[in-house]
Amino acid sequence: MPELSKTYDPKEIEGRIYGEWLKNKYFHAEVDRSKKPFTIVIPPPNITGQLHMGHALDETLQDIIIRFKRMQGYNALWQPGTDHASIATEVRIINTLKEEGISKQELGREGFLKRAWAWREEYGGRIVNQLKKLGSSCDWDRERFTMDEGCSRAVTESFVKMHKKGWIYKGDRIINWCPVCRTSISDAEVQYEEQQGHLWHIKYPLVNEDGKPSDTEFLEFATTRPETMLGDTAVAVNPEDDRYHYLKGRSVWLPIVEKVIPVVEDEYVDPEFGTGVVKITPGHDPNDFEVGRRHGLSVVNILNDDATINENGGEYAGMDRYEARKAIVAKLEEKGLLVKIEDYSHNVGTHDRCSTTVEPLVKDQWFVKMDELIKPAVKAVKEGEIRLIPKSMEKTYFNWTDNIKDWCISRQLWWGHRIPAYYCDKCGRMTVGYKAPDVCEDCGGTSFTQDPDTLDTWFSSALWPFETLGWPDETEDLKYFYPTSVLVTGYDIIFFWVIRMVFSGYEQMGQRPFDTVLFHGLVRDSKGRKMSKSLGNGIDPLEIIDKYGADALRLTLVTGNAPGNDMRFYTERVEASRNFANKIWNASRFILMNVGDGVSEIMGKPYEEVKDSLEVSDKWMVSRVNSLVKDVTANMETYELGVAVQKIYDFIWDEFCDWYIEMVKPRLYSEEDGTGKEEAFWTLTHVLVTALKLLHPYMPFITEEIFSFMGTGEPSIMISSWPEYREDMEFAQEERDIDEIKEAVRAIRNRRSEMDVPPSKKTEVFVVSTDDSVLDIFRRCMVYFKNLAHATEVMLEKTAGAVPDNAVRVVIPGATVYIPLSELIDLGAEKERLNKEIKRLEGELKRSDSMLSNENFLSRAPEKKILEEKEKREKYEGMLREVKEQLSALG
RNA sequence: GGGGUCAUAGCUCAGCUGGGAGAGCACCUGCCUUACAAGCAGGGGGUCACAGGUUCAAGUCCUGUUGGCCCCACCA
Repeated sequence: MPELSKTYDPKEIEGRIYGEWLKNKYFHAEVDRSKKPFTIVIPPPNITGQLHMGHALDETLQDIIIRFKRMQGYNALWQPGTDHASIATEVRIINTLKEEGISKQELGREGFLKRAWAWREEYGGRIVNQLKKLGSSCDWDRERFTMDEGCSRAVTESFVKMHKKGWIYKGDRIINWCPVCRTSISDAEVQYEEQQGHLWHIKYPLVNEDGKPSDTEFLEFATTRPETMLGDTAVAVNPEDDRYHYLKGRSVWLPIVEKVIPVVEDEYVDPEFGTGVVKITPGHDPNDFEVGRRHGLSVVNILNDDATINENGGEYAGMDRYEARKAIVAKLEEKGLLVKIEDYSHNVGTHDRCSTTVEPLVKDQWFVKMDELIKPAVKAVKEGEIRLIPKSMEKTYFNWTDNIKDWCISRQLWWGHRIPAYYCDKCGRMTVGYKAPDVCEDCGGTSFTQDPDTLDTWFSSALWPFETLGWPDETEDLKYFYPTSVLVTGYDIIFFWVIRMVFSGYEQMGQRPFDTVLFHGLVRDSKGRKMSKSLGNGIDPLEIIDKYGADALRLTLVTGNAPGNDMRFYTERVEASRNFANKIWNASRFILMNVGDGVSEIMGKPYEEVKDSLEVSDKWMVSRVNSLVKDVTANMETYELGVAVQKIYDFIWDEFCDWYIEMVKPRLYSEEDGTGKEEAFWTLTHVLVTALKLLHPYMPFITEEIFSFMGTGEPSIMISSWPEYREDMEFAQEERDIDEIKEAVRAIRNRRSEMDVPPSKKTEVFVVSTDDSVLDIFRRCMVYFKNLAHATEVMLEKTAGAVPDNAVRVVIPGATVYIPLSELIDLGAEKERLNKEIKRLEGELKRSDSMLSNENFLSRAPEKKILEEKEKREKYEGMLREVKEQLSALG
């Protein structure tokens, strides 16, 4: 046995142990039909990413689950990989290019992609190495990348299949356009920000019968984007609005552009808002686009891709959108058409990657038709085929599915999967397929150009659970490991990712991608703010690991938090976790020091051989750890990971260290025979190993390190078997007995403390009870009771006859304990205390009686509850009698 | 505008299907007891946001109110 240091030092240990695990291929999973699979696919971190607390939480949860299942005997696969993160990466690369003074366009597509792949080579592995520091037991032999050859094939397959079905289509739609990234973005990528702007009140003249603008009749309305008037093709009012019936069939004059546009009636207009008149710009507003469709209005696009005004803007062409806004407002004012300008705070859509204000505009884009596709995804959650934890997430889920819109999947980016559509260079005919056709079916042309657009990064992520297992090939892995078991992710990407995986799984595989989704919240700083670079309040998980160890970090991240709730992170909590690691370390050190070299011999003894010779406290301890196994397993099965670890923590610290180890000490130190030293050793090692196993998923490093000294004969705790609950390890009677002892000890400590008696001042202790069985408990537990009670001698008596008159009395269920500390008694305080105690007990009795006399309770409550209550009542009654006696004895 | 969620000790939060109000940190007191002072023992501190309701019994279920946070929509 090695000499263990006094405090636990994770630094050297963690790296060494992780290396051992890797070397022994413990993380690797192969198809094995004799075992049940349990699969988790990692939410692939972006290749641009640096490990942050969100990752740390996500990975920790997954690692806990996969280690638990592995120990339970499942063929556990944790499939890792990284995401190309098309727009996030592209933005980063563009920024580095900018520093070099080159633009993306100058570099050209090919050159740009070269840079991107170089980027991926350089940084793609970085986050993976950081995940390893956490202890993640991913099967690294299977690491995948969303743009590797297989995943790219999967993307094409999925696209072609859905296109064939008519579920992917190309069309002119109004989309969100980012003028800086020069790409369309999906609705989900738009962030709305409250901005201080203006509301310009403008009026357009009505058109007279002669086709000229009226000088007297105007229609007034307001807009936040006056420059869009260049693309106006109508003005709309509500058909129910009595004020405007006279407008039926009339037109207005669009100033500046100098043309006639119609007045249309549409439900979309809210008569209550403003003047009840709206200008309609189908080219640059989603609602107006719909209005335009309903009324057959033409669409005028006034913007270039960089948000400057295009040729449709006449004299404003070439101006930036905001310059044009100013110029147009000035012009309107000059013409007397500007009524007023109001300050106005409203939500403006911005791009979540670059914070540029997006412009809605009409573009030819690719879409996925959602109405049919979403149906199995709704059904799956409704019917419980896929379970969301916490359940409240279902509402969020359905809130999205019920309002589903078609998904714009094309991006005008270069880094990503290119859309598998090819255009004939001669006639323009489009063909969607795995590769360009040889000959154009229409014109016989033989040269083709591929669509320049790439796909939304989530299009490939949506296939992640099966593409990583080999799809579209029907691999053995896929057949065996799919559907996966649980997906662990933050609630913030439920729309982006989770739902899209669900419908993609049903669509491509005909099966759900996972049966459970475990959502977690955000990790916030100590003040509850989101950790962010700009705030500079981020805490680097790697620094925490360096200082406190990965185990401490992991424990911190999973305790005191319910699924789906955000958590606050502060270092005091990590310190508490670190202290716990140290506690285990020292408890183990104590055990190993005492057991010495015989550890493997003791560990090798089967329970059956020692069972009958176990002493009361041994049996109590065995029984307690046995029920811990039961509870923890149940909690972990239902993904109540925080609850489970709390129980382990309490058990180890409180019951095992503070009680059992203290009880066992006099036996270990005794020179005499017959103190059951061997049994104590057996129990200590049995309980420690069991607790270490339960704790291993949470704190893999320290548990592995200690386990290696325990002489179990098993090569590693991570592939050892999960403890099982055993009926023959349950000792209800001994649990009650030790509770009695603990009760007495606590009562004595309490009284001594109240009277400021130092632990070094020992006295005799009398335990008086008319109940022989109670006295017998104390007799059997004498060795440690004496110790814990700070007693020189313990007398067991049937009556208080032998007890010195003025001894301090403490009443516990079934007995009275007397401590002769006569010189310290304060009669007044003692009376007061007893009176308080009587009040408390009477209250308890009253409550108990009302319950036990209640017919509904007796008929409806479970048998066990009623029995418990009856026992409680009896206990209180006895105690009350005792206390009253004492009080009267004091006079 | 629609939806969600939270409100429990000084702070941060657990409390599963209704029956004992809890943990960590902080605070106070006493202990360097030969595993651990990153520790041990003891203690103070809560009308479980507010108002109703269901129930023998409510932190827990229902309704409403107030306050905070989040998501979705984006009305010009």
